[in-house]
Amino acid sequence: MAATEISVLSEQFTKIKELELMPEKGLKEEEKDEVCREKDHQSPSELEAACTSGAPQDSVLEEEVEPVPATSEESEKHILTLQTVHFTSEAVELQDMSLLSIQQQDGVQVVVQQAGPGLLWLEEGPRQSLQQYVAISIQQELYSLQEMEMLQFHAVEENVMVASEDSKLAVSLAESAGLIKEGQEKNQLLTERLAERTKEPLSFVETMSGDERSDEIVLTISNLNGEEQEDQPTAGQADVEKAKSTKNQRKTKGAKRTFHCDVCMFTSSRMSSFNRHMKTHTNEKPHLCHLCLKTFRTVTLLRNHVNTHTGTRPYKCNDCNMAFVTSGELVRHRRYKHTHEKPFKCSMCKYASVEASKLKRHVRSHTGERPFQCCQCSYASRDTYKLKRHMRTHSGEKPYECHICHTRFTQSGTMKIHILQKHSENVPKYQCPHCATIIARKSDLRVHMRNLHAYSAAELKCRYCSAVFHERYALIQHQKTHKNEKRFKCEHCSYACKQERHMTAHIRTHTGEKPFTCLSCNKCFRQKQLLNVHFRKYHDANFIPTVYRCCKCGKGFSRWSNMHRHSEKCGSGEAKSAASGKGRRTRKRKQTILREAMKGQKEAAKGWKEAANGDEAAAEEASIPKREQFPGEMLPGACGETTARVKEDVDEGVTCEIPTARVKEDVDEGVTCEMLLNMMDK
DNA sequence: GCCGGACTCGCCCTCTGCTGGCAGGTT
DNA sequence: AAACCTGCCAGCAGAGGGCGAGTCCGGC
Repeated sequence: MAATEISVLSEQFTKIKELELMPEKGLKEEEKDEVCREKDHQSPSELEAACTSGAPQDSVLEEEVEPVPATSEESEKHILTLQTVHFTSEAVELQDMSLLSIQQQDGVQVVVQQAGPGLLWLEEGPRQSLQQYVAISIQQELYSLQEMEMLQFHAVEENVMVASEDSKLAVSLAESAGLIKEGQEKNQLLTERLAERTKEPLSFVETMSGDERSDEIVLTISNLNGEEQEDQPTAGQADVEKAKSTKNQRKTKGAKRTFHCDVCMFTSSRMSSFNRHMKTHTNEKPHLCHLCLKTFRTVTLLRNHVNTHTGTRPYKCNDCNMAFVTSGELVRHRRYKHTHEKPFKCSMCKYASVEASKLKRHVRSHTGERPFQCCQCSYASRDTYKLKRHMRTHSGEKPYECHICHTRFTQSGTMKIHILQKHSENVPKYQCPHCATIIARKSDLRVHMRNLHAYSAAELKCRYCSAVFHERYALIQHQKTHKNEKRFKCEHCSYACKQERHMTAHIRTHTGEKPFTCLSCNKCFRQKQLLNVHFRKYHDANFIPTVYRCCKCGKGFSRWSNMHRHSEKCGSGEAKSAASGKGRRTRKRKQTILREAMKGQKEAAKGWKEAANGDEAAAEEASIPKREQFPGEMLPGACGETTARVKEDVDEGVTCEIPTARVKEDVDEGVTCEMLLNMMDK
């Protein structure tokens, strides 16, 4: 066998079963580990030599023996049960150790000692009790107990039957009892012999059963050479075929062995387990599901799989109606649903889970580990499903569709909320605990509370008074109390209004201020809009007023509202009289006035457009005070406000902002600003 | 060879919370 | 009309629960 393979196996040792029951508890685990470890001085070639000399080079084989009823013939036999031990790879100092204290059932202690570098031997210890199993750790590639064929340890005073688990290879090793009996004197002799052996580059195991040294069982452990370890292939790299060959080699050696996988750490005392394990290193899956053509290693796996096809669920929960294919699923289900047993506990918080994988996933929330990296962006997830969900943001996939409106969603939860709030009755609402607001979603309520009810360290000042608040909601509620106030009061008269711009214009009626001067005739006006109207009326040759004519009689009107009102009565005589009743002016004069009025309205409309485009100055200029302030004005005007402002003004009582005699007539006749706006739109 | 238990991976789900676009109302 | 406000809504991610299914191995 190649040295590299040996090195792989050098990591494998036997473990002492029920180690905690051993009497020498002072021997720490590390010390025990050191029992069979030693720097390996052997070379691969030397190993080869050792192998050819009869020592199996590939594995440690340990005997597992169980007590059986004593017979008279076997009355002096003891059973030693050996189990696999895995040692650390650190070098083991073997010079001064009483390595393993091994007790047998009924009290005979067998001490495994290292008598020199690379050497173990056994001696009988004082009678103890309780320990049923013993273990001997041997570095496997040098020698195996199985190679001794028969391995027994005599306990002089005990009568214990030995039997192997499978092949019942219990054989008397009465010859070996001498080793145990002869005590120090023998030990010393043995040590001397072993000292000689350890001069050899390769330590080996001798079992003297049946020869002149049959009174000794000397277990020689191999040296562990670091260089060899470096040459070790990893378990995953190991050659399965070599493992197989190892197995086959073992088969030829004896019926009772410990089988050690050359590919991984696996060891087993059972050939069947070993064989089964070795199949895990191959792709051999001979058991075919005829329903889906999937293959499995074992019949059991296949049967469980077929049950998933047939729906066979033999394991039924006693506390609910759930049933499962395997018992493990049932156990897990009961933990989740009924017992709430959570064996996997987080060391950093109180979290506990039913499954180890859940704890592993949870721990990532502490460590921040995000092992699942998105290949298209910087996002990384803590579990595979989140990454998969995230990938929809790149693919645009929306796998969830509302069955009612067929809207598609990226996440099922989003669709669920959609259906609940769009297509369901009795939709739950969330009432703000601090105000009367009711919000459809809890998360939005949280936003609401954060925006409106969160404490603000900065003072929130009322825009209308000196009040100060630290909560936005309280500020807003307070400011609403100012809403219907005519907060702007004239110092010179009883006039009051809601808007400062109105007051500014009003004040000029007291001061007589007329800051807007016509460049053509030096006439002054209180507002720029009035100036503009004047200019077009008297200085713009292109000004042509719009005339609205009655479709029945052809009579012209400067305003659509007047024409409309006339048209409804036209022909009945009522309209005619009404129209004639108002016509003191000559026909020519009326046409002139109408033309000017229409021009003024166009200008006003232009002023609105400017205001709409963000020219607040123009909009302000276009605003006209209440007609009562300009009783004698004969100039046409218009509402220089946005829709909202006009509405506001109307609400406020500014019923019309066109201070002309004709407009006055309109106002008297009930023509509102809105009607005027409609007319101007046309 | 079979069974049961432990372990693992994967999938799907729910609940939760934050974010930003949008629409309608207000200023 | 524009700016602003605010609820509505979909998108998206974090955390965790529950289950299906496969794998492996010890024990019988």
